[in-house]
Amino acid sequence: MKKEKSESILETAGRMFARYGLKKTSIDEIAQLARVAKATIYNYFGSKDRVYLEVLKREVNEIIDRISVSVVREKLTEKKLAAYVKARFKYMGSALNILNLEREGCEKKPPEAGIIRNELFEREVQLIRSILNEGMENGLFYLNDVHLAARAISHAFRGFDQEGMFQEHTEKIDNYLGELIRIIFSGLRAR
Amino acid sequence: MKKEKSESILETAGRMFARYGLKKTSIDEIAQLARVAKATIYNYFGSKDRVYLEVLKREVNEIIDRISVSVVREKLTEKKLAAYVKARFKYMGSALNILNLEREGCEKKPPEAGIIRNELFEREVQLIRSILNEGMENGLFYLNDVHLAARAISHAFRGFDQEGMFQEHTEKIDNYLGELIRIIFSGLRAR
DNA sequence: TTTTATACTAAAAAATAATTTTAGTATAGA
DNA sequence: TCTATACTAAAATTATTTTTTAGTATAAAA
Repeated sequence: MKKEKSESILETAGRMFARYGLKKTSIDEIAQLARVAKATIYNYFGSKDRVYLEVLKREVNEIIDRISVSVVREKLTEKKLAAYVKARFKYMGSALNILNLEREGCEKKPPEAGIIRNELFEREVQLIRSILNEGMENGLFYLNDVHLAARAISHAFRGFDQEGMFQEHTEKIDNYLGELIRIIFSGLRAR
Repeated sequence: MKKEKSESILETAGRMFARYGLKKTSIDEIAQLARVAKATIYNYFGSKDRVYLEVLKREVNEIIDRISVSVVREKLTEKKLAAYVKARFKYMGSALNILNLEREGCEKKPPEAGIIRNELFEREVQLIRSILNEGMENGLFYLNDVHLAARAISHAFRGFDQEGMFQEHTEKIDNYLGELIRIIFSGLRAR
């Protein structure tokens, strides 16, 4: 009961933020479309900003979860990193709120939004780090500083998030990402 | 004579665009500060947008030139890539117009601005490609597809351009970049 | 208790109108 | 070739009014 209400609120809020942006979506509209009284929204979340942040948080969690699933599905460590990259690009690209709003938006968002965005990055680092650690444990990888490497690699992958990227031909990007993975695995050095 | 005029115009225009943005800089002000008649600016450049694009173009050339110098200065191919990354971060970070305007700006810029930005990227790719080719020729590197690799690596470096990056402690970023270079050279794989 | 429907207010946004700046042109003279 | 000046139509800015909206309160219903 209780869960269904807040679920419904966040769901419709998410859809509307994605479509019309934060500012152009009113609490009254959300209440109407979610078939909930306005007061209920304030009972649950207290303010419009907190509704937005909750939506954002859930989206971040969903992205990370989906990427994690794609990674864990692979048995071989060497395939996990490739799976990570592929899933990352796929789910980041279709993430409605964070990207369509955060990227496009010259909108004023609550300051906590930046914190949540950073959380996403940190969790990406965490995921990569776990892959690298696994590789270290089974002797596949060798690294002096796993944490540093994880951060460096995370930053590198962000280079593919840029504006123009997501509408470019997916095939091309797959090529770039594939090549980057290959380089990250084997390096440039001739053996 | 002729050169000095247009030089002076572009120089002051560049400074003002960087400080106040494209929209908040007027041609009249530029003329005044450059000690040039307004009509002269229109004689040389024809429109405000073209003044801006010229400024942008020169800035792109300057960035690439400076990075190139830093790269060419190194004798060893293996040091060239590291020099590239270091110089790239240094000069991109302090690039007045493209970055301070392009990054910050929710300003409407003429569509050609995007083309020039792409040119910068293509020239970065070109530079990296020349380094990789050199490495291939002297047997240091091995790659199936140099061009693809150059593009992939270029994208990866862009991951460090992000908003928050340039005010973070330079030391940290140097660490990340250094680690990334190490990985790109040697790969993750244990030998 | 929890939710709803309604009514309300202060603040923000949107719309409108009045005013000022500014891009771009023309011209006459140095 | 460049300057100084004057000009205009369009855009930007400002000031003002109107509408919308976030957030609260309340009383009744579930």
